[in-house]
Amino acid sequence: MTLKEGKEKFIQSWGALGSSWGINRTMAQIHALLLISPEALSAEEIMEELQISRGNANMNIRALIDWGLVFKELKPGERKEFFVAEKDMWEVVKNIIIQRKKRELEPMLRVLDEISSVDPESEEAEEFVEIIREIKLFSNKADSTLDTLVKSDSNWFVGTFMKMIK
Amino acid sequence: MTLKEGKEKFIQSWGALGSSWGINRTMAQIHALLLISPEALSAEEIMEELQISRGNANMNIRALIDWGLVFKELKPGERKEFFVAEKDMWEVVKNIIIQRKKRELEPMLRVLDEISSVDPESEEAEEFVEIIREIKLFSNKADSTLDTLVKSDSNWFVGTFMKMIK
DNA sequence: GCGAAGTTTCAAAAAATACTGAACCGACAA
DNA sequence: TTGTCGGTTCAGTATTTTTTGAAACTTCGC
Repeated sequence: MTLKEGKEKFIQSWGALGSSWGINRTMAQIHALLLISPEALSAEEIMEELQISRGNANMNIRALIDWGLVFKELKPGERKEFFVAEKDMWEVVKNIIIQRKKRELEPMLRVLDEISSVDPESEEAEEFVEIIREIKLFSNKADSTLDTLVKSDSNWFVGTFMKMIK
Repeated sequence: MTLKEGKEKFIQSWGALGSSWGINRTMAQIHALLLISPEALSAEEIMEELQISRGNANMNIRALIDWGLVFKELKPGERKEFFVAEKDMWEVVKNIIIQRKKRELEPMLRVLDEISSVDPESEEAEEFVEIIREIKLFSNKADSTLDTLVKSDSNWFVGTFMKMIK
């Protein structure tokens, strides 16, 4: 396989993966492109490589920076902005966990709290509150487990953890 | 908050959560409805409750069964099919991990393998292969960690694990 | 075999989401 | 002050995804 084919295949597949994760195809492709790029790239270069418009590139780069997956890099003398990806996969996963926890798990916890206040004025209502209580319990545990996970370091994750639970 | 409001809010929120997870809104809503339903429901009842068409209900119920999140229940005497949700959240999460691993992580591992065969005939190609190698290493670790996680039981997950890593 | 009750399929329509391109903004140099 | 280079925004358009609804199919009792 040639380098060109390999790069294309990677960008392609990473894009597809992203889209089953609520991340849009282009955003994931930009991330893929930067991941495999030893040098920082400018918006122009990204547009060129992926054949996308300036607006599209700009919006998705912004979003990647928001997620902590890409950083802006200013080269001395150059007016243009350049971009590099976080290359450490454990950092990438950690950032995704942090962001999704904040955007999804935490709001859900708040909703579950509100819902628990349903008046238990019937058999049915009591059953409902009980089911919600269980979901809340589980979610809280997931929440703190993720917190701990995010604080732990990569070596722990890939090394000790696996042996410990075997 | 009344029972009706509570149920609606839960179905609503679970639906929204689903849609940021590559699961479509309706599928997540059906799942939510079944989760909080002490009794098995028929397709008719689901259609009625969520105001959706027969085709939509059928397709999404099938998909939920595929994911192992919902089971068909046949009541003696009745010709209709009824559906119940898996209520144990740990089982729900486990099934989602199993399915997504199969659908997303495993294909990506295969792609990474193919890509590693890029000829290292230039500096750039060597760097590329090296980055891919790192991603592959990480993905393999994630793969086996998830395998182990899925084999472990709920109590372990929520109890021991957290204390161990603190 | 026929009709009733229920399920499945899928082409077409609707809705949601992403992308484009052009206008606009700001910083800088001439 | 003006022109250029880049970044940002966003209304309109294109694409993708989801939903509908009707027809086809299946199963069963008569």
